[in-house]
Amino acid sequence: MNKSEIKVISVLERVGGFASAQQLHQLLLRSGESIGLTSVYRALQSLVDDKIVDQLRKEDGEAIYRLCGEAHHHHLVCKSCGSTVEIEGSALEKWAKAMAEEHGYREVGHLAEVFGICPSC
Amino acid sequence: MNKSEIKVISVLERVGGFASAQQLHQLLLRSGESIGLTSVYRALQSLVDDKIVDQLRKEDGEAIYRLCGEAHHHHLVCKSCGSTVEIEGSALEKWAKAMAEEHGYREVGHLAEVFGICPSC
DNA sequence: AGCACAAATGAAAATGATTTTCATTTTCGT
DNA sequence: ACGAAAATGAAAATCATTTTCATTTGTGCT
Repeated sequence: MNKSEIKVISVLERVGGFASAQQLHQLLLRSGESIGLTSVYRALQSLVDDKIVDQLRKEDGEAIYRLCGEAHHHHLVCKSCGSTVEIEGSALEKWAKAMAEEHGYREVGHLAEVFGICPSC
Repeated sequence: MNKSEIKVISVLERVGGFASAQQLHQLLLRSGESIGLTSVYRALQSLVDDKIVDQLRKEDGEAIYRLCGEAHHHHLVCKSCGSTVEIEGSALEKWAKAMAEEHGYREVGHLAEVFGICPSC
């Protein structure tokens, strides 16, 4: 965990939700931190790899990031405003496991995302 | 509905699932069609606006497209050799729908991928 | 057919997020 | 303090996508 990662985590804590790399960089600069955009991207990438940060995509393809508290969960993402809700995934876990077993796959993992338009949009 | 849109729809039919703009363009060229990448993007955009085509984003941010109403399916992908099996997804569909309804989301879609290591690896 | 005007087309340039390169600086172990 | 390794960031590169703009094609009208 290097300095950039600590700065990025602290700004993510302050934000308390999703933000893009560029937004986070701006926020850091405005709050007096000295950090390059490159380092923000690098820190985010490494935090995502370490599963400390969740990465999603807005409809326009821009990546947005947020601290992820829990171990494994799924999101319901609004296509229009990007707001997200964490959803319960035990049915999905079971399904993924069943499908994998049926075909003899080992070391199973999965990716799933549900999207739609939220009530307020 | 112009020529480009017709070409794009026909190649999407042939593909029968998701594909990126660049992939679709390559496929069209290989099958002897003459069409520019620009026109593929324009046709896709207009088909998405008309709700004839669904647009999603892969994790890397690239857009992928598929005909709306195309019976979509999911894959079980081998992490080691990359081979894929189509899997049955009705349990997943139900789950996605239930989760979305529970939170009042409309126009619901989802993405799911299961990965593991296949028997022969 | 011939003409005018709108729509379509695509090559090339522009855009914008993200990644890579690379030279410099900082950190750390000895 | 010294040298190796890691971190940093500015600038360049990348890559999907969009925009521009000049040219071609299609359409309606006479």
